[in-house]
Amino acid sequence: MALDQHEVPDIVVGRLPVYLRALSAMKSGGKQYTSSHELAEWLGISSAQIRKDLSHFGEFGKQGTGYSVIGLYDELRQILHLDQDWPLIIVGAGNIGSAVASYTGFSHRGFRVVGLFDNDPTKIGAQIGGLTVQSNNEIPQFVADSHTQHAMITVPAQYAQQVADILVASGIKAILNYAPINLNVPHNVHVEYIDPVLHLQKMTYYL
Amino acid sequence: MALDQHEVPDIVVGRLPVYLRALSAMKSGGKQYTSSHELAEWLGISSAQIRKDLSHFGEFGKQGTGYSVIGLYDELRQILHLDQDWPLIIVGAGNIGSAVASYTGFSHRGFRVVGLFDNDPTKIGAQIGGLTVQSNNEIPQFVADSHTQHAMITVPAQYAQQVADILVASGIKAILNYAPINLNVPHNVHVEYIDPVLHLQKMTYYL
DNA sequence: TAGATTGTTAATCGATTAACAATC
DNA sequence: TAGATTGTTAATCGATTAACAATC
Repeated sequence: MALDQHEVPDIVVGRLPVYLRALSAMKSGGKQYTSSHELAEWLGISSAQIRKDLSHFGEFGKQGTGYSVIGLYDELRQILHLDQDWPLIIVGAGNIGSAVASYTGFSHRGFRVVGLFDNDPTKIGAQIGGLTVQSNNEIPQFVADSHTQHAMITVPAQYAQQVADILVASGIKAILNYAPINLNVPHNVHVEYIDPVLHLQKMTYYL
Repeated sequence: MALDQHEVPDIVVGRLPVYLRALSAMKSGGKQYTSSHELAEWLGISSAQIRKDLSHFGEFGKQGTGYSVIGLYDELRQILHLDQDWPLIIVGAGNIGSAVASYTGFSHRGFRVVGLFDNDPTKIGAQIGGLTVQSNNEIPQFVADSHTQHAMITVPAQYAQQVADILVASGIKAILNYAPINLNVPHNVHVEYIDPVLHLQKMTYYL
């Protein structure tokens, strides 16, 4: 088990979900054992890095044999607290928000979309991905009742900060922001960003 | 101008689009000048890092005054080769692909979606975001004719690699992959990944 | 046993930061 | 001028890698 969880570098924590994803694929493929070398080649990183990363959390392998795919998969799920389904709300029922709400890929990876919100009166009440769009005014009560800690922001950039403020005030602790803008939140709230254009722009440098 | 472009660390290149995004917001706000300190606070990084990053490409500021917002914005656009619009195709006309095809946020950031492809016969011919869905069979010819170098993959994971192979064979040089799987491509093709679940899983570690 | 692979240490590598002369 | 901020150097910090004893 974790000896010093709070001292694990953030960059290491960020790689665990990548390892988990690879192990999940191996599991689906019926593979029983793997090694740091095989994982490394699969992911395009070094085997030493994988072993070092895992060593922050315990000893999961066997010399000569490597790792049990299912064993390591389960360990990582526990370390990341993914051995349960976390409720997740989406604020913004536009193109992206609607698409994500309809996305079926969350279910087996630890999350379940339980609420979809928008301030546009023409959208409120609509059925999207099995959910009824609710007004942003309902967010605080809904978050409290459902004990939701995860939210995604998929509103236009100019509204993203005010939505973030509402989410923080409601008790949300983890925000995934699709709006192309940096958010200000208290230190105890985690924010991650997704902006496809940043990735495209970065690659364009090399063309 | 750039003295040693090919030696700029990749991590530095990756931050330039973030700076560009912040400068764009400042520009929209009518701001004329900024400083490394102001940008740093805006982005939550150190001012030294910003100055160091920019120093790889030239001298863009003035002592005592800082940077012209428009001036630095234009410089970064040139460095990233974004002083033109790049055509971009999307393969996969499902929820995510359709949403991104309809997204209007590319236009002023250097990209223009010119083609949307899918292998599902029930989708081919449909109108989405002003585009007509075409068969994947059309990709090679379309890419050649339109001189497109950028592509996004928004198909299910099990088809992502074969789509990537088609794209590479067609001459695509930059791929943004939304499928939750690592792609194998030649070294001269750039790949970036977007997987919202990875971000959610990482944050869950801290909850 | 012989071969393979782990977990860990120490060395290397690279990125970030602090500090400051130059100068607008 | 006095105050502010740059670009750059050197120091610090932290992450990655190489190597190997331990051992399955």
